[in-house]
Amino acid sequence: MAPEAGQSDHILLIEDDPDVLDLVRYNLNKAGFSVTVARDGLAGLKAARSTPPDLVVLDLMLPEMRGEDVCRELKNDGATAAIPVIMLTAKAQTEDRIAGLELGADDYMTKPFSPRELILRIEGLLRRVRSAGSGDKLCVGPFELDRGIFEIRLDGAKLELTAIEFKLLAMMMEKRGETLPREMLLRDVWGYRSVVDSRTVDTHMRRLRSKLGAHAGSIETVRGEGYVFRLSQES
Amino acid sequence: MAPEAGQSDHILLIEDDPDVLDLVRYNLNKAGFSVTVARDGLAGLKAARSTPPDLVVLDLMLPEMRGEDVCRELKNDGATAAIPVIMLTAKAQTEDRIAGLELGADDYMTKPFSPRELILRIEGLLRRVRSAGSGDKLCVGPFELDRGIFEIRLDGAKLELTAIEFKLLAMMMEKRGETLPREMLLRDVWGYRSVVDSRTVDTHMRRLRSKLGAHAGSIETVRGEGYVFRLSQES
DNA sequence: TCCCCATGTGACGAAAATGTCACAGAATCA
DNA sequence: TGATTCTGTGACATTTTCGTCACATGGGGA
Repeated sequence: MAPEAGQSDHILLIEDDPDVLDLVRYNLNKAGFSVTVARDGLAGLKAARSTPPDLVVLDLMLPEMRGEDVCRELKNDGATAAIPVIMLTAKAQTEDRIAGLELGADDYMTKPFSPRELILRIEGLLRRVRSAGSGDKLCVGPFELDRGIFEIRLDGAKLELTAIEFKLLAMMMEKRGETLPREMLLRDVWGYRSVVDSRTVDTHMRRLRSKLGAHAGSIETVRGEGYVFRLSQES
Repeated sequence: MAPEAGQSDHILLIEDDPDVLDLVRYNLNKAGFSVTVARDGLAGLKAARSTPPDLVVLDLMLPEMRGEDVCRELKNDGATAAIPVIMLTAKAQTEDRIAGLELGADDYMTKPFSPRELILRIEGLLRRVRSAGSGDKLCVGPFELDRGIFEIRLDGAKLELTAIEFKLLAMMMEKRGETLPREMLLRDVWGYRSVVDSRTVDTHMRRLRSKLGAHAGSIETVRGEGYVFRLSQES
């Protein structure tokens, strides 16, 4: 919809059905992408390795090599592991979806799909990957804070946090190693001159810890002082 | 509590009461701040101009020159306007508080106050100002997006936004000038593969617009396409 | 002009987030 | 050990947020 100003993004399309291929290629080109095509899994893998694209659109059902295997190969090869993959699948079944994502695909579309939607997903995925790639990120062990998209990931999985929990954890990550008194957290997280009880912080810490699972120990209590964020040994 | 690693922050304390002065100076020093003292308003103003501090702690009742006037002078002088000011006031009345903030004070404390609380406020204010000063900010006309503290200000006033509204506005500010289709907003704001209706976006845009007041026009509707963020003329 | 479709608006129920208790458990100190 | 203080935990009421309707409004094309 809005072509990039600089170099156009390069998409590798791995698809055997000529009709789908033409439709998708046409629309991708129209949207300002540069497109390379492969008609079977092996060729696709080869193309991805020789000229790494910015993103791969991969059909699940392919001759020569199954889409799943192509995806797995891509993700296992260091040179191509970072390339986002969108799977195309004819089966609208949930199992396929889950399997696709477990294989490392970053998104999937179920045929039939609208080209418009595919474009949107490609743009969103590229944006997402680039946000994660740019310097706007704070990594502390298995914790990744990405302010650009308001997300904190733990071991690669997005944490589902409420607004307060997000702010709390973000602040603790920034001030890791420092003991943060409850008053300070109230001030900076709850905002200017809040009226809430100091113990409320404890409750939110509990909720936060429960969402951190095995890493709950990274939020330590300093009796009489406050809380510290510090990587725990248990991983 | 946790002294800065680098250069210690410089606080200018303008206070005439010797008892309060000693108490505050002692605690500030203990907290790792370097402190300069002035005993009346004129001297304070002079000190601030000759050696601009990182922050000013200012008593409201002073000989020679009223605290209000000192504050106003500081804020009107380009050289000192950016320095955060914390007011100390003996009167626990709301009117004083509001007046203090309207004069440009960034925070205030009512006597008697705990030194600990003052330290926390100073640290919070310094942090806040620095977050705003660092490059982590996106300014579009009267709109300021500060990801560091999850805040969007409009004409200097903080907007009270929900999580979704914040993400929506942040994204629109980043993509200002581009028409954003509802599907894209759903994808990127609501997250991965949301199940909500497309019209829901409209409702949130309405709520957002109502919070923008006179600047509601900055969110334009593009019939059949989506929404654009673009500065409106009405200011 | 009238009709059709997209968007604005007010309202409402459902769901989620939030703040506070009361009590249990743990750590610290006498 | 015992007492005291601080923190963890489960539960609860309340508030806020969220998504969706039904209807009003308004622009654009036939």
